[in-house]
Amino acid sequence: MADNQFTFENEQYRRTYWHTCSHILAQAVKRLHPEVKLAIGPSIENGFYYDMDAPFNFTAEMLEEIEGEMRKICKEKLKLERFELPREEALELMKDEPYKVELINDLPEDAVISFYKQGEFTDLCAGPHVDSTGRIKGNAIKLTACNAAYWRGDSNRETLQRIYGIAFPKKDQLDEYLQKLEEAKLRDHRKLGRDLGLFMTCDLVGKGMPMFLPKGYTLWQILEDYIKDKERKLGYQHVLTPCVGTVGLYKTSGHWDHYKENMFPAMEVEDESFVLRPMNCPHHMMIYANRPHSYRQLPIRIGEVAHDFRFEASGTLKGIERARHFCQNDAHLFVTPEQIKSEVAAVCDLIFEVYKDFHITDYRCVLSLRDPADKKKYHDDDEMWDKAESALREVLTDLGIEFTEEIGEAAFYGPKLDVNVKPAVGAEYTLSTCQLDFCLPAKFDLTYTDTDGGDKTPVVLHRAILGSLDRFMAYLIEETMGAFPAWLAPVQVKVLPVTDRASEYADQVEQKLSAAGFRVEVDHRSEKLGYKIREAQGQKIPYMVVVGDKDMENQTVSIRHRSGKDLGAMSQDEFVALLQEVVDNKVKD
RNA sequence: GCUGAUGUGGCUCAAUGGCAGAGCAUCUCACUCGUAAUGAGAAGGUUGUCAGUUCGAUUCUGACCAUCAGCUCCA
Repeated sequence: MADNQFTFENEQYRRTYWHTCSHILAQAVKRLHPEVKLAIGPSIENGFYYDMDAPFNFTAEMLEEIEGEMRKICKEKLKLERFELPREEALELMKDEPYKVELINDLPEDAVISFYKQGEFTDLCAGPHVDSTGRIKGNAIKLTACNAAYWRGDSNRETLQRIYGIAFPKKDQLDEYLQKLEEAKLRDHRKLGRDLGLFMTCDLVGKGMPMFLPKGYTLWQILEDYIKDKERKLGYQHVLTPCVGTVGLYKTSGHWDHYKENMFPAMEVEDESFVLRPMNCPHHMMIYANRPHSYRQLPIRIGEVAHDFRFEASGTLKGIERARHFCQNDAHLFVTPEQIKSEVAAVCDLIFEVYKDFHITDYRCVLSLRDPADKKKYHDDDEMWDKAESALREVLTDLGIEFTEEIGEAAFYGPKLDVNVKPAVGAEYTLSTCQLDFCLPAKFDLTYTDTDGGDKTPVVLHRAILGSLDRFMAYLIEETMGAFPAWLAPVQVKVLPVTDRASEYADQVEQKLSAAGFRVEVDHRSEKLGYKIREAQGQKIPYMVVVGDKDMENQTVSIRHRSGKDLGAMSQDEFVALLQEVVDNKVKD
């Protein structure tokens, strides 16, 4: 929805417009339900909201009434006037609004306390606003949802009701926006995953435990082979480790202290207790520790497409984008301090090379740092953190990677470079990550013998390129709408005999294409060609091979691309060559 | 986890305090057809689960389960 901004004069006006809308929303609610207490109401990326504390739940009908009242307020052309008050008078003015009182009390001593007044309604607000409610196009306002939100984002505090809205200067812009939202739902990987037979879930297996069906697993394997091959060429060595570890392993790593909330509870077996692993670092650390190492052997790159289990809160699960079981494209690079820069650079190169292959262009790099105040979440060693954070920042800067910094987003053991993307529906998530770790190697007493014969502690880079294969697939599904590039498509070619007479010839074609290494199916049903095409089209199969009497006679195949383009008749060999080129070049469509 | 909404054949959706219905998909038969839906017939359901109210519950009530939206969380 990034192009919303084009419907407004500029970004700042858009924000101002929506912020005024949120005031109009609050005013409308106050007129209809005076007992409602107001919290905050900002503009957001796509519209605006207002958080409120009401003794009832807002229903869809109530939202419609509120919308109607908002339209009235726009027609009233109320002037918005700003004024300031000293703290005592501000508190007096807002004495019936407990959330506003808390906000005022939390303002710094010297803060200017400002209000905006429109008609009978006054709100604590820093502004800015448009000058009159008449500037807002009443019939282009839509209240889109009402959901729960915690006061001040704190799950221990009051649960408020958040009413979301969107508005535009013109009605047709609103309609267009709402239509785009509807279209986005069609890209939802959960819907496409079911329609295309990629994956399923089952209550008896458990929520957050998706299962990949033959077509989905075909794609999964292509991704796995693709990334492992890249890694092998870069000197990675792949391993296989178990999905469980002892509690002791995670106590040593620090996960038990910092990550226990996200782990399934321990299983007591004989005299040991095991946990399902939430990540693979400890296992890979133990593999490193299995043998003594010399500086000459570093860097050592240990990779694994590894199964992990995390006890994610039930409300956060989302198809294969966020599940309780998933497979990480994980690797741990054991390096000397001198090798940090070149290895981070190689990881970044790999990330962007892979993105090029998958035509991923819309992403955002984040340097994720710790929150120094949060001693519970992060390994407590400020010196280590300062060193790791500045090292990673420096490397990224030297590499010329554009990034923003975010506090409190680091792993418990170190800072990260996260590469984030946005799905069709929902919030941004991390695809790739590269993390710098001075912490775990020491906890596991990992060493290598340096040039002087003394023991040194290696530095570890944790990295995931495809992130988790599951999430990566979710991203691919939404980006391509299920129309995967031919090199990824679970079924690349569907052979469609025009009549039963061509059935045998269709089998011959199928065998030839299969032998050439392509994924092919034949539709033998005695249906009309149009019917078969319609179905293959719905399955978003890249190439349809039509074979009828003419083709049998000429020993040709007639090719239709899913774009609707008729590529005409050609020899089987010509088609094999065409397909091979498309696959080899990872052609987008 | 929190707040709310939703749950009817594989899918999309009807209906009702009194025998649960349609389209698509499936199966059978006929048609042998050249680039997005051939026709006819058949089969398919403990209406998410378990309780309660009722002569009778898929419908009303409650609990649970799952899904969806948002919040919190997310190495």
